[in-house]
Amino acid sequence: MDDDAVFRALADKSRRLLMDRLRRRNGQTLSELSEGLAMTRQAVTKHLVLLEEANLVASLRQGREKLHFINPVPINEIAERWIGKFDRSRLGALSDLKTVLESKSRK
Amino acid sequence: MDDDAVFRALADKSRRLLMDRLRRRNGQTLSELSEGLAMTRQAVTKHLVLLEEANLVASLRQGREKLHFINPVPINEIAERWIGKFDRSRLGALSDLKTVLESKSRK
DNA sequence: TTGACATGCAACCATTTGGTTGCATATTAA
DNA sequence: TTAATATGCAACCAAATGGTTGCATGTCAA
Repeated sequence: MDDDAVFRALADKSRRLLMDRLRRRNGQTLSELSEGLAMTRQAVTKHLVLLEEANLVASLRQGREKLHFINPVPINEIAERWIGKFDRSRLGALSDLKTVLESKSRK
Repeated sequence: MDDDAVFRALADKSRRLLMDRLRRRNGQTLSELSEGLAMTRQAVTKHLVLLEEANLVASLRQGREKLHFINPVPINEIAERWIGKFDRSRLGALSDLKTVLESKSRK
């Protein structure tokens, strides 16, 4: 999995909004996803391309419409890898400051 | 919590690398964090500023050095909110495609 | 007290990003 | 078959981003 693409795709507020919309109702068309937003359909298209490249969204051409579906897998993978990492270091994090201060003052 | 700042801070590979370095050893100075990287100390400074603004890193001036500490809280918060969201929709995600296809073919 | 070291600040630069407009193409429905 | 609808493609633009260099300031140690 390309976690760089995932992180970068999630970095933009508009793209997170699109993800939220899809989460509320999966399988929406490009036009539906563009409705009521403060940007053009073409801008939405670009965002969706990035989300697809990050594998966060899968799309399917159905006649003249393009349907979009969320793929929750990469988010979960990232979460597990990153949260796991930080949980492991979490206990120590606060006391680290104290420890460092003590070792410095001993010099 | 400003989750936009957190997402944007994590979007950059160099900043994730700095987080990794801090995870391996917490409380490092700017100079230490800059060692052996393909960018200048000044670039690292800028990255650390963003990480601090996102509350992912806290710093502490100790004499002429600046020590940096990871704050695992925002990452966990984001994880819980986002993963929670997606876990809830996870079960339905795959079947949504089938459902949509069926409803379309019925038209 | 002076030189070395750690960091801060500001100006500048190239590239990426997020957006637009205009037009082309494909599909559906009347 | 033709008009409306849905999407695709390309050129263009402003602003943000990630980086640099040069110099200033603050602190420690000999």
